[in-house]
Amino acid sequence: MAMPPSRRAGTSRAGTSRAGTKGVPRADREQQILAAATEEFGLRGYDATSLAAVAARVGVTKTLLHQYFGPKQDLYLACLNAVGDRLLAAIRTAMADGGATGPHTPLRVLHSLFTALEGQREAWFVLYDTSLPPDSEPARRAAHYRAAIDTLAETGSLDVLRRSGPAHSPDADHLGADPLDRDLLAYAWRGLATTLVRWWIRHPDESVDAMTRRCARLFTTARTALAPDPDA
Amino acid sequence: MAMPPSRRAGTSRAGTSRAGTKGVPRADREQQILAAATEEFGLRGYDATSLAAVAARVGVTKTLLHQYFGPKQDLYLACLNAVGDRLLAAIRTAMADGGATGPHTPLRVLHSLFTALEGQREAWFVLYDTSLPPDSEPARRAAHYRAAIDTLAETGSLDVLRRSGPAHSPDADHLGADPLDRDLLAYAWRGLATTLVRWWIRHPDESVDAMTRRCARLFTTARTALAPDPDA
DNA sequence: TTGGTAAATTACCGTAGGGTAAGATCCATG
DNA sequence: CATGGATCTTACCCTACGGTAATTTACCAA
Repeated sequence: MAMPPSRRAGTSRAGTSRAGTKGVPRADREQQILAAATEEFGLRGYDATSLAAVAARVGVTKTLLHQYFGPKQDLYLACLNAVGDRLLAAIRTAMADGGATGPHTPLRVLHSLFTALEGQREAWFVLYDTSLPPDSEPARRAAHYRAAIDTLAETGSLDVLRRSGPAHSPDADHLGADPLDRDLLAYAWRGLATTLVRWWIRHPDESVDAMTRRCARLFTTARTALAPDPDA
Repeated sequence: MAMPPSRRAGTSRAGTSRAGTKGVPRADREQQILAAATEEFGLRGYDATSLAAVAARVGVTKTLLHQYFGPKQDLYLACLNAVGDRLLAAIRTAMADGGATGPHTPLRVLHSLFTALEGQREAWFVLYDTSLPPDSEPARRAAHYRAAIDTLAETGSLDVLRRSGPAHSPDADHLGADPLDRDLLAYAWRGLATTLVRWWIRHPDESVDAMTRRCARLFTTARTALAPDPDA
């Protein structure tokens, strides 16, 4: 262990790196650390993640994390912001991306989500950490991202409903007459995405496209399975 | 705080309680502790839950938890077993309960699940804690319960498919030709239940029956929303 | 060589939190 | 009133982990 500080400047040689003085350029290390921390946070949750574990994964010492990112909360915030912005952007563009081109919106969103998560699938769960210290900035910021995604999910739900709804049964019993019903629909849709990502994590060999196709089949299957009450 | 050991023997007076010597009879205390611990574990996760917090909630000291339940892992196991058995039983009876009576199976299962969780809705998440120490007995036991539920979900999925499937499109492209497709379907169904419980937690005033009806509406809505690709 | 600077480590501190040992406190009963 | 058995606490230990200061290692440039 603790191999002597290797001489070579590492594998990356990022373009903007101001040439190497010694070890791995700071920008590269920061990326490595962010990646490792994101995985750990997403996998075990904030509280159960130890900085030593993250550091070991990168092959450095706990101290370096502090020097680059400050205290644990700040490291988490760095992960959270990176992940949150990336995912929000992915979803936004997928939803805004011409309502008529290609497959219908839900699948487009899923595909975009999977693409944004490829290579770091646990990242999604950084947003849904339940072990964040209550009333802390991390908790607030995570809630912010969740709310943003929820908003998107809600407009998306309404959109889909509006497009396929009117041609159906006339009773106003369903179709989001109750605002809580609409809230639940959006919530369930977002929860479904979460579930799909979790399944994807457990099947690492599944490619983005294969996963998307599988989801398409799932939708088809689910529609037939949700046939109305055969009795009563 | 730390009010002097109250004289009265508490509210419950359980039948098997061998009369009170002083404070709250042990059986009662154990129930209180289990309830509090279950809530905390479900809410914050295993690692982020502190025994002091659980103890404070009950109004006793950390030490008492240890005397009654042993180390933290054992307390968690006690919660897990209680919750797991209760939920498994609820789901099993709901599924076995005459396939033809009342609403179709998924709703019956949900209703039964909500009933079993009423008064302690966070309990569900005790089974899905991601912060359990890997390769520990808690992790194994939780995995065991999850697997049992997954099995039920899978047979349930197949059941629903078999009942509503054959009357549909002839291509074998969907309908679980691929075993992974079936796995995903069961997984998604279980994930949906999780999502619904989470939403329920965030709307504490919703009664079991109201929640079940809301889910029924959700199913209807979802079916129309899942209309096949309008283009391509 | 010497100095400067970036990269990283060793050594250390403080505390939160799991866990234990040894009493308290109260009631019942002979 | 002493003995005994429940219930519950005070006081304490120890380790894991977050966090900091001081120091080392390597390269480059004058």
